[in-house]
Amino acid sequence: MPAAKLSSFFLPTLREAPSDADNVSAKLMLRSGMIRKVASGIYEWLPLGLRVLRKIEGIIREEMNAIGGQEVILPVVQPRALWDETARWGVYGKELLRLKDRKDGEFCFAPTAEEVVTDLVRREIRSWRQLPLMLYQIGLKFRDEIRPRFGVMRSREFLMKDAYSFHAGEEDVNRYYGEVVGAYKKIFNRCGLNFRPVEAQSGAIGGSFSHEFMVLAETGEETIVSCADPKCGYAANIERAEASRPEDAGRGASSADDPNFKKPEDIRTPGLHTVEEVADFLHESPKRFLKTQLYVLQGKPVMALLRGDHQLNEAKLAAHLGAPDIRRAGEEEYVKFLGCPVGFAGPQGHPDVPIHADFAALGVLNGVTGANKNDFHTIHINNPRDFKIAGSADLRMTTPDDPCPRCGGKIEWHKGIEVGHAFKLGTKYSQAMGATYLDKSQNPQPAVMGCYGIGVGRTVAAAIEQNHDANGIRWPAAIAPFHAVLIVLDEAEDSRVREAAEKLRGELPRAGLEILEDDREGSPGVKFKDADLIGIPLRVVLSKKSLDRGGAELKLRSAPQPEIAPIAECLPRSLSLLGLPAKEAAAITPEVSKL
RNA sequence: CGGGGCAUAGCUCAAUUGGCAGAGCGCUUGGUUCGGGACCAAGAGGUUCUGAGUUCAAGUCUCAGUGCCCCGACCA
Repeated sequence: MPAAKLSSFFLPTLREAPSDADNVSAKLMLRSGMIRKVASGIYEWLPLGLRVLRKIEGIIREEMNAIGGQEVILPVVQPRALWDETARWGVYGKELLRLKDRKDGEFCFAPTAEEVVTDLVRREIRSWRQLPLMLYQIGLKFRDEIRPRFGVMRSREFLMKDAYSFHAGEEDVNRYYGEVVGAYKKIFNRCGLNFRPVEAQSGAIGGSFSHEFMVLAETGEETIVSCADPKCGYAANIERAEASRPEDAGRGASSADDPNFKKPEDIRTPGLHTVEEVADFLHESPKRFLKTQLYVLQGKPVMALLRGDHQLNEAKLAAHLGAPDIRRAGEEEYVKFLGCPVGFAGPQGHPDVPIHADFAALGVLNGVTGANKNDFHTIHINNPRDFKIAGSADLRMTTPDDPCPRCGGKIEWHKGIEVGHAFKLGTKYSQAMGATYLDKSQNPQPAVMGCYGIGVGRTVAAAIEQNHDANGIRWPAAIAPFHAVLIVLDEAEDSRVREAAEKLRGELPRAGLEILEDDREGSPGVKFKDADLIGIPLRVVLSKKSLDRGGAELKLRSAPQPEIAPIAECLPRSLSLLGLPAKEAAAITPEVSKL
């Protein structure tokens, strides 16, 4: 492929970002002419941005194919009937964009494709001999997000790779799940990203069969915790991270007449609702507090009990209760079930309200808690003398003080952007939709499924969040829209430059190096600024000055200083600077090269 | 869905008490420049989001609508 000419390349760069761009990657993608916004959460991908998308797609395809994935295209407009079979038409809510055809038939714009792919498989798969089967697609999805933001990172229409695997039996899906996780690691490594696979919240199902792939970036929306010891390797989304169980939690089993128990006493605490306010007022540590949070499950109250300095993890409570549909009680419900306003509730005196305690709450001796009446708190409350516990579990958010739940070592906190997700589905969909195969003894069995997503557009944005500086983007070579930008100066007035330029134009693209030549009229400064902005990893400058110094100037976007290479050496030197062996450079982006 | 804000040239933004629609950047043409967003000159470019109202007069005030952004609960 010959070098692309910037003078005719559709690359509308902006000196200033549109004012509605709300994070670094969105600003840079808009400024560098990769994307434009059409409506809230809906974007156009321009040629430069598309090239990056295609590179990531190419890497994904190779790695998906390598583990036996087969690419398909599934419909974006899907009939209601399929979504009714799994009840998701009703469950999905407003995020599912619904539409009608001319005959009033109901459809939705696909946010994901479990129903459609399961339908396909149930119609075509008969025998265990046809399994396992892994189908994937890379296509646009639509989720009618309440609040789209951060450019393509949280948009309504987005490009996603979604993959679905079908297996004869639990064991096989477990094995294959590991292969997918391995493939995902390769994908994000090849993209040049610093990432972590973490255990993810898998709701009431539990287990470790949901992983998220997080690109580490300070601007990330997700918080992840990971063990500082790489040998341990524990890493989890904060929503799921296990909290340690304090040693004194065993106290929960002490008898009702423990000699250490002091006599309860009510204290007036007018207008003090929060643990912090009351702790200040009483000069007590929040660790001595018992904090209650009331939830409603099918119309009945459930109380969560925490130590005063801890935060409840709602998902853990839901999983512990085996009830995904719990909700927080409102003000009126506090009064109705506990007889006091929020902020003054305590666990004592509610024999009809089941109390589920976090392990850490079990260790609170002579605790402070609400008195169940307005403007009063009670001190010296003890379990089991003053209240009874229906169950105890890890119910809280982990804190920076918590040790690693696996090895007890130090835990690190990071911000991350979720770019991939792997999930073991089991037979949820195959059972609901009757996707069965005949096993070796002629018994019909529901296929066991896994599903695996990668946000392709989001990966582009995440790569920028992780790789940029004050001047613009700094693409990792493997996903850069071009490998190098060529800038020729003084060509009109210097025949040596002209000669060398012709040579470079002919030679550089030969080994598969993708070159963008900035052949626009204008001062060098403008070209340098734009080259930095769009983040091409290597800049090749040819000028009178560079020739006088012995050749052309090669400068990595990430390097402070350029180097001079003789014209004949420019190609091999460029490849080595980019870390791309000649063969690989040619092979790395077959998709893009054909564009 | 609740709370707040914004809407003027391609982009970023001005416009005093209600009184002629503006600047910088970008764009076009000519000229001078040419290694980090150069300079001079002349231009093009506007339904001031839409609709109604108040007024001699509305970008500005009122009402309604639309779009967008921010803060919270939902999410690849």
